[in-house]
Amino acid sequence: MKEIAVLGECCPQLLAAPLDEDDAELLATGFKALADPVRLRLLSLIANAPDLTACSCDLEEPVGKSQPTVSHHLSVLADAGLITKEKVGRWVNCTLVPERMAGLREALAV
Amino acid sequence: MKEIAVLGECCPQLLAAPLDEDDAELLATGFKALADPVRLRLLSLIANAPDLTACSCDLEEPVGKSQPTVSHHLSVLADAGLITKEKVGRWVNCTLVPERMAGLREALAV
DNA sequence: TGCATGCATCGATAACTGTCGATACATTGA
DNA sequence: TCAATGTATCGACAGTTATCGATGCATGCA
Repeated sequence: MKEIAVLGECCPQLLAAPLDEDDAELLATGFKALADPVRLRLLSLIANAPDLTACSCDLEEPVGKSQPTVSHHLSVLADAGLITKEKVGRWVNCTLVPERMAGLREALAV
Repeated sequence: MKEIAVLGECCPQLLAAPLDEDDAELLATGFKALADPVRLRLLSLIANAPDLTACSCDLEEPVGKSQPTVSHHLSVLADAGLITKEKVGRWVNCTLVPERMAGLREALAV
């Protein structure tokens, strides 16, 4: 199993050369995290927050989902490397990882 | 329901502004199509074929899936606007739609 | 006309996923 | 130490999805 970090680094394998099975799996993991409207809105909220960072507690109301559901989606985003979560006191700060976004973005270059 | 074509056009709503529910749904539909390793490999094969076009019959063996499964995935890609399918004689030619790829790509710009 | 072939559809099944209420955990403040 | 609060986890349920064998449909070829 390749490291997710590989994708975050410079210009991964894109569609300019046939994907092998491992690369496809790796990319699919990333896109799977983007394949849900609630997660896209969460990402959008975080991306538009100061320092690309938002408190988890400020995200439930805008997306209109329950606390466990938002927590679940944030974990999916974190597992996919799209955000990082840092616990500070009672709250959890979520920060966008632009490099990972760029990595997935580059994968779509034709 | 917004038209998929909207996304294919120039520079859609990206993460630079909070996504509304409809935009999120629209983008998620696209990424959902990308969220499977088999489909990514199919896209990759098509993208690397001459004229961005490949015969459906040449795709089953490389991805190692059954004919119905490949047919299903190609339909998903076509429904998402990522490829077009044209029946020519007994075969079906699949062609990549670079504009749609670019549309989803731009959505990830930070 | 009849046969071979490439593709789509159907039916079935197993696996995954989004959602939420209930609950447990941890941290802060009184 | 105790109560309040922000998160994570658990259990459950409904809906979706990936997969394939069997079958049907249409086209080209002999």
